[in-house]
Amino acid sequence: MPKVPGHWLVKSEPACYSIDDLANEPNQTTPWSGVRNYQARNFMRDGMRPGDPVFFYHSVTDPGIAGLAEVAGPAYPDPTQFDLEGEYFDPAATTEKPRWFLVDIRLKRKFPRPLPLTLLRDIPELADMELLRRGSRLSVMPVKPEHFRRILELAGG
DNA sequence: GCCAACGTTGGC
DNA sequence: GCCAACGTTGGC
Repeated sequence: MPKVPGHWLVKSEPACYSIDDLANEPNQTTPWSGVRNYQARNFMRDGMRPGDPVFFYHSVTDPGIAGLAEVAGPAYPDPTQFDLEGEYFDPAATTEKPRWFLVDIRLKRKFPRPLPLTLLRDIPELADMELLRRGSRLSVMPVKPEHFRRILELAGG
């Protein structure tokens, strides 16, 4: 269990769910539901702690970091795994033994201008970021504190 | 649209 | 346990 706050990044296709969608939620908070990857699940369930800072990344369309958010509460079972009608239903999951977990994500601030992926790739100090790794597909991933700080600088504050 | 990288599934 | 096939992600 980490003593220092973890630093994180979550990905979303803006056409599916954008940072503006988050800004329009009540309390600017939403359950990060529908993640169906074990590594990403483990980061949410075992790594994320309330108050941890999180970058909000837009993939596919104008890929880049769109803003800053935070973990709004402890992990709990993703309710969409139990929804028969929903696209995230998992027949193998039970309420006694849930398979998928999530955390709530709360917006802190949208960047005045998003930091494009192409710009991030040009920063030497960020060269070994997981996000920039070729073939990186995780939708929830840790960010090294020094990388996190550098990106905040680039974002302007 | 293309393609590389990755995760999952299923046959053996 | 191995590995080929397949579906998905995501940059370009």
